[in-house]
Amino acid sequence: MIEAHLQKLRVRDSISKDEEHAILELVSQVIDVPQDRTIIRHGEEINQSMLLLSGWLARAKDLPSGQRQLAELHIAGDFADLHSFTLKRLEHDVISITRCRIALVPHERLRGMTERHPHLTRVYWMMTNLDAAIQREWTLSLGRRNALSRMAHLFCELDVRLGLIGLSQDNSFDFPLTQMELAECLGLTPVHVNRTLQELRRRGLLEFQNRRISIPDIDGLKAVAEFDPAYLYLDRQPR
Amino acid sequence: MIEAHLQKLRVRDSISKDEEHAILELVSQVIDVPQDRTIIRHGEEINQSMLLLSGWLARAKDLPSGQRQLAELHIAGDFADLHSFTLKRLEHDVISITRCRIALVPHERLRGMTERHPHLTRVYWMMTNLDAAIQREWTLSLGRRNALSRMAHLFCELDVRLGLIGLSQDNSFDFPLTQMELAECLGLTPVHVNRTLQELRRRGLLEFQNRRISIPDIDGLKAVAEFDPAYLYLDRQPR
DNA sequence: TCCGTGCGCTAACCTGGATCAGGTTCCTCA
DNA sequence: TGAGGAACCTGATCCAGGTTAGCGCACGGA
Repeated sequence: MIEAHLQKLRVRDSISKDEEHAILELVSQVIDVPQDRTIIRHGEEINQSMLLLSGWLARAKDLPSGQRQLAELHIAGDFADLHSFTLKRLEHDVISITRCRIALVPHERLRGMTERHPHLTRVYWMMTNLDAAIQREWTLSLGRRNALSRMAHLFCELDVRLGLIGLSQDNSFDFPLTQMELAECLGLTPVHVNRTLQELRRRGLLEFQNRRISIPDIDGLKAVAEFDPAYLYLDRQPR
Repeated sequence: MIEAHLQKLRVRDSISKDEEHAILELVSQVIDVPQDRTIIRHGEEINQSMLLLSGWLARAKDLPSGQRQLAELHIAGDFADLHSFTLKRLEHDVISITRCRIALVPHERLRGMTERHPHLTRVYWMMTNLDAAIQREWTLSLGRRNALSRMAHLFCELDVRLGLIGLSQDNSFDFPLTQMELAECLGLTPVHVNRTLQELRRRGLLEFQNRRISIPDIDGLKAVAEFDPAYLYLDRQPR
C-alpha cells in the first residue's frame, strides 16, 4: 500500500533498502476516513502527519464570507501535511474528497528521522518544497491564466502526477471532484466551470463523464495550458 | 547585518549561542546586487542559497505570453531560495526589486548542517514551510478576494513581516515596488492597481507617497482584508 | 410510489477589472 | 533649456467570468 509513496520518492532520488525500512517504521497505524470530512481543522495542535495510501484529500482555506479555496489536491503516495511536523499546527483545513486510507506518522518518529537519517530528512524536506512548487504554479494560474488554460493546466498536472503512481493510463484517470470542488480549486464559480468544461470538450481536448477524465489530445491540452512539467521536479538526483 | 535573520528565527523558536555560531559559519561571502536584475534564472543548476541582508527580492514566474506573476516578496532576514538546497534548481526566477546585500550560503554547508544540527535543520525546514504558508495565503487572495481586499491584505502582511525586523514603525514602512510590480503581485493590471490604491486612500486606510506606505487606520485595513496573521506562525515553539 | 437532495446543465443578465488611448509629473542628461 | 523616459494617473469602452434562477436526472430512503 505504501508503494505509491516509495515510487513518488524514487522519481526524485534513490532510496536505499535501509531507508525504505526506516520509512515503514515511521507509520504507527493505518486508518480509514469517510468521504467529505474535515480531517484536520486549522489551528489545532498536531502531533502526527498523514500519508495518503488511497483516495483524494485537499487542503482548504476558508474566508469568513464562506468562500473557499482549495490550495492543493493530494493523491495516493502524498504526505498531506508533512509540513505540520515543523509548523505544529496548520492555517488551513485538510478535507477528504473521497473515502481515504491513511497511514499515520507520529511527529516523534519524524523527529527521530531528523536525528538519525540526514539524507531521508533532505528527501522529505524536498517533498514539502515540491508541494510549495505546485502551489506556486497554482498561484501563477490564478493570477495570470484565464479559466480555460487554468483548467487545462490542472488536468495536465494531475495526468502527470497520477501517471507516476500508475493511476493514469492512456491519459485517462478517475477524477472524483464535483464541479463545485473543481471551482474551488480554480477560483471560479461552478457555473463557469461547467461552461469551461464544455469548451474543452467542444475543442476535443477532454472528456469527463462518470467521474472519469479522458484526454484524447494531450498535446492540444498542454498547448492550451502552456504546460511545462519542470515545476514537478521529475528528475532523480541526490538530494 | 545578519541580525534580522536571527530575529526572524527567534520569533518562531529559540536559537542557542552554539547554533547562532553555526549559522554564521554557513555564510561563505557577502555580495551586493544592483536593482532590477535577474539573480537566479529558472532551470539553472544552483549550489548555494541566498540570505537577504538588506533590500527587496521577489520570486517571479513568467508565462510565454510575457505575463508575469510575482509569487513572493523577500525582505531583510529572509532566505530567498532556501528551497533550492533540496530542489537543486528552481522553476521560478529570483529578481532584485532594489539594490540588495546578500549573504551566500553554499549548499555543501547546509548539507553539513543536516548531518550535525538536526534542530537547526528543523528550524530551516520550518522556514521553507512558512514561505509555503505565505504562498498559500496569496493563492487564497488570488482565487477568492477582490482587488481591494487583496491589496489591503498584502499591506497588512508586509506591515507585520517588516515590523518583526524593525523595518515598520507606527505602521509605516518603505515600499520600493512600482505600481506595475505591485500589479504583478496581485494579479491585476497597473491601471487597476492605481485605482485600487486610490480607493484605499479615499477610505483613509492607506497613504502611499515617495515609495513609502503609511497605514493611518490599521484596524480598518485589517477589516477590509479580513486579515488573520495565523498563517505567519508568530509563536515561539520548539520545532 | 413519492419525496428530497445533490449534481450537472442552461439561459439572461450584470459587473469588476481589463484594455486602449491618452495625459501629467518629475527626473536625468545633453 | 529642452528632449526623452519612467512612473503615475485618467476616462471610455469592452468582456470574461459572476450572479441568479431554474430545469432535469439519478439515487436513496420512507
